[in-house]
Amino acid sequence: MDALVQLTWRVYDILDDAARAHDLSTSQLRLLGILRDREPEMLELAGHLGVDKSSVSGLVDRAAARGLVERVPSATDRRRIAVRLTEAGRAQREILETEIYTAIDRAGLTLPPGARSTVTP
Amino acid sequence: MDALVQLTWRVYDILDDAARAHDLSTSQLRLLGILRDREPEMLELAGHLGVDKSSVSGLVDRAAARGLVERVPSATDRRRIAVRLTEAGRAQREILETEIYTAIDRAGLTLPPGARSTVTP
DNA sequence: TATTGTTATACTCTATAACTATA
DNA sequence: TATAGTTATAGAGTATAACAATA
Repeated sequence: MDALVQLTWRVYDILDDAARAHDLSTSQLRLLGILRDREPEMLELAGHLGVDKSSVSGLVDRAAARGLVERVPSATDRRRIAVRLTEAGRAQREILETEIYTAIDRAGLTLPPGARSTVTP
Repeated sequence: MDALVQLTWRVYDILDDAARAHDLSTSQLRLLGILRDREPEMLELAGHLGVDKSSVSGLVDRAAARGLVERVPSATDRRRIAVRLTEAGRAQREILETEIYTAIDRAGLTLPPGARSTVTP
């Protein structure tokens, strides 16, 4: 049980290092990961990230300022705004993914095949 | 491989929720965990946390202000300062541990026995 | 001179509360 | 009135650089 928490910190450190190497935060990294196969609106995004909607505004602002994501206004409800990766954001995410997997592998932190189904319902 | 990163975020959220419920941050939570069976000096603590020594000063300041940890000056080298849990800090950490394990269990996130040795060298 | 720790400064991330625009 | 999103504000966490005290 403690092993799971220790594992979490070790992987978290790897994620943080990888993000930092590209001058990104773990929150920005997580944002890119969530947007890989989604185009959520701000509130929905807040739910995925587990933070308040007001925090998402700033998070998306900074990611957009770096050209990684863009806001997409809804055609039917002018209050709603979706967020999606730009091409640059998609490329950045893929680079990070590769580096992270390499680092995880190098650290010898691979879940055995049997654990995967247990762990990702 | 992706499963490991997803698992990390899920456990990280559980840790964050548990810390928040006691008005603590994940960094403070991690600090308490590290000090469970150690009495490191500031630089050593920075190494464990993976942050700069200047960040540790503030982290320990805030934890000390809440009575969770205390600074212990070295008897032989007056530059060095060790950090240890107070009794209150030890109690707080144990409460958090229980709550975290309960939450992890409730989320169905248990590593199968075979994974443990793989994962914590 | 080198090392340990703190301080000054600036930025990101976060929540709460108040606000705007739209429904 | 209710909802989606932003802004204002305050606090924590972080790094860099400069500093103080000690070795």
